Amino acid sequence: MDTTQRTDQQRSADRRRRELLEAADRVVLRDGPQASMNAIAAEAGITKPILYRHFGDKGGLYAALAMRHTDALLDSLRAALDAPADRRERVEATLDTYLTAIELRPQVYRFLMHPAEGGQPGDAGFDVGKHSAPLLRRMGEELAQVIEERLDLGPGGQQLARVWGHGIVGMMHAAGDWWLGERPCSRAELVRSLADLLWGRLAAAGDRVGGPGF
Amino acid sequence: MDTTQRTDQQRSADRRRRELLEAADRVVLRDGPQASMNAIAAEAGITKPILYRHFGDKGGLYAALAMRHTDALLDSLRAALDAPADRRERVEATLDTYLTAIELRPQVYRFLMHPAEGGQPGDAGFDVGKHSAPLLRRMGEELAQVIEERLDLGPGGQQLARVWGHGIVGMMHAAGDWWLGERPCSRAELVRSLADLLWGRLAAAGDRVGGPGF
DNA sequence: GACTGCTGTTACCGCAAGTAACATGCACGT
DNA sequence: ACGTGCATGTTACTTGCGGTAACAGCAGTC
Repeated sequence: MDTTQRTDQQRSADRRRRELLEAADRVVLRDGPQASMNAIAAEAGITKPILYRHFGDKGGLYAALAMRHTDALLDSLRAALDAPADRRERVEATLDTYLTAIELRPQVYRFLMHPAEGGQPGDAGFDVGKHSAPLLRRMGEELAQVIEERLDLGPGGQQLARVWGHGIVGMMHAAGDWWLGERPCSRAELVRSLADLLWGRLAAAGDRVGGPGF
Repeated sequence: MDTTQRTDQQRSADRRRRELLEAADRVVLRDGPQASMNAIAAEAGITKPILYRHFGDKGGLYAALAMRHTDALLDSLRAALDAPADRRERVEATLDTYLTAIELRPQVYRFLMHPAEGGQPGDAGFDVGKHSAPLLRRMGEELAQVIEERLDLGPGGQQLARVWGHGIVGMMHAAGDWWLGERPCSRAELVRSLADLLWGRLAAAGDRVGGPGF
């Protein structure tokens, strides 16, 4: 039958695809985001054109690779966000989950944050207007949804939730990025500080001796 | 004299350098961050090696270019941050200044956020560990300093200020990036929403009907 | 006039993305 | 058994970019 044949081919193709992705994973883990198609092909024991047949172009491969890691990370984050605890604890657990992930695999993290650069041959642009990594966008949207369905924010709450979702994710990302580079404090301290920020301690803090003007 | 000669040469070199930077600026404004050295040289009416003599490599040119814009933007932000108004108003003015800047010149903004990719010739890496754009780092440090010298945060205040500086900058950046792509609301609304977030409205908001667990 | 130091050029290297064009193995329908 | 499709794999190529010799004018200086 056509269907069974198709299924067989499809299954084999999917298996191959997964093998290639795992090889690419290994290379990215080793070389970071500037891993070349040649290197990935070599790691997989094959040559370039096969990669291109499977993924179209470098952006396609990167997107597929990013999807895997993004899905995995989002699963962890959802778990932390859904834990049966009070709001502050859940926020802290979520921050900690994210920071732990980027701490464990900085190369993968670095890769995920780079969209795909720009195609440098004839093809110009590459989605002008999409600046940040898809991972950040997805995390932002996800968090926005959680905020909106769990909190009562009154009229305009949906938009507020989206702004906050992306804003909080950006805060987490930037702080984590800086922390990963300088390691100025422990992860727990960082988590506490960020949660404090979200809890309004900035607005509540007293002015210094000289008064508010200066 | 040696000094006068040197001065003349240096002045002419500086003038050239500025001209080249302005040409590069025009190209980046047009082509975004994937502007090629060839294109920049052509725009300046010269050829590649001259660029390399002036700036070393592409990273050098990009760094010089980024420095100009970063300095300009930071000046605007400092002005907003130093305005004689209460804290909330200053925060909102600063957010608005940043958002206005990225709204006016999205190409330049996009360029500033891309570190320098990775050197692809023999040279590997390119500062492994520095992920995000220098602009973000500088804004974060600057804000941290302002926070620390203006607010009384008790013991550990310096570290707290740095975390907050980078966190707030990241929040601003990510939200701005998302907003620039989707335009879901006016700039004023975005500013208000972000300030609300910093003022602890997330922590203060009431749970939805089903209770805190779900 | 030779020397130095700058600006500018053409022509090249190396490398990575992406693409033909050709070769092979495996299942089918007849 | 035999060609027909089709996916898999290869080598060898093109294009375009970053970066670098090597050489050509053209100031000023001794």
